[in-house]
Amino acid sequence: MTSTPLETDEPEFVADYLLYLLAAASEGASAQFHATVRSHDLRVPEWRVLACLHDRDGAMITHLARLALVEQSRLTRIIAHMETRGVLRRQNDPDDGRRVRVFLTPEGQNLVDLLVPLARAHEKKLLAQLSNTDATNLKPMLKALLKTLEDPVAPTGKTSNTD
Amino acid sequence: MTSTPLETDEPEFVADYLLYLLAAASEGASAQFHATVRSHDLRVPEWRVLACLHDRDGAMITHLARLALVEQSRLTRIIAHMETRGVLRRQNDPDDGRRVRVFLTPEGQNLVDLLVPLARAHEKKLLAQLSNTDATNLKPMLKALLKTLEDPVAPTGKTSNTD
DNA sequence: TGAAACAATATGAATTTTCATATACTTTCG
DNA sequence: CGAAAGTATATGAAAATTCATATTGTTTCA
Repeated sequence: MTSTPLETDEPEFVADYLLYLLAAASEGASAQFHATVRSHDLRVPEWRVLACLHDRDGAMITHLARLALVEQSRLTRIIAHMETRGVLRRQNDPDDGRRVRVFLTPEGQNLVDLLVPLARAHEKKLLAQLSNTDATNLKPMLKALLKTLEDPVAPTGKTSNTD
Repeated sequence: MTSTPLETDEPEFVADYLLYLLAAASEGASAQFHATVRSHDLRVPEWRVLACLHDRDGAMITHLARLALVEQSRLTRIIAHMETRGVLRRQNDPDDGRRVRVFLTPEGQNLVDLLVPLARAHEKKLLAQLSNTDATNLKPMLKALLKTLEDPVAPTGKTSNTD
């Protein structure tokens, strides 16, 4: 039998491992902007909630949790904290007494109006440092990856994957 | 002056925001494998340490912390815990009394020998769900992004970025 | 109708994580 | 040499996070 020398052990596993690359890229790319976020007295998850409310003001907590990548019980406390601070307010859904809908206050809106453009500018800077092709392909590629993660698995291998 | 209708406000900010895509992709892609990790009684950062030791057995704590994307004081405790469990051992560096070098024990090596192939298989599966071009480009693209994050900023815009 | 199943949010308690700083050792250099 | 500056790790205490579950409200359906 032919030996399988590379199968189990190239020395450099981590540096070429997808999940590591994703985690490192995410952390690294976010680092600077997260500093900006903190300079506005917001923690990262709080900023994420604001960003989500920018898109979906009045969303319910469960929904926000999924969107903002935060666990529900944590989000409940984060929302409480942000309400105290005055950047958002909770409101019971009249149609379903279990639900709590979350809305930006004017002050919250101001924060969003300030930070979203900063986020966009920062993103622009990041992308500008990549080659043109990379800059245009990165986001679509990540979206494609996310898509495969949502979808169950795609029936059988036949269906495509051939570009 | 021509108005700038799209500049400040498309409704969908988050779903097209790079840092969100990166975070979501990282979380999502890791979710399944992290379940595997936990099924072996390891927390995610512990697995990361093992993976790093696979590449760099005998690394010092500070170095491992950077590599494994974990804060140093946390890593110190994680290492302590893993030592108790018997998967690694610490050893003072004879050349520099401040340093602690970390080595896999045989048991730790077994874990690594088990998990690294699982990680590779999982990665393979993930990539298989992408189109061919995406599958071949994703990792290189992430590496390119990481590179730009390490490098200061690249002197002036002239130098290239034109592919 | 009304009990069982379900869904959304909240909360207590344990665990994890961070932050600042202590400790121990090394290097630099006046 | 020996103080000052620097580096690596450890640790206490506060803060954040998770986990399991309670609470409250809604839907289903026998």
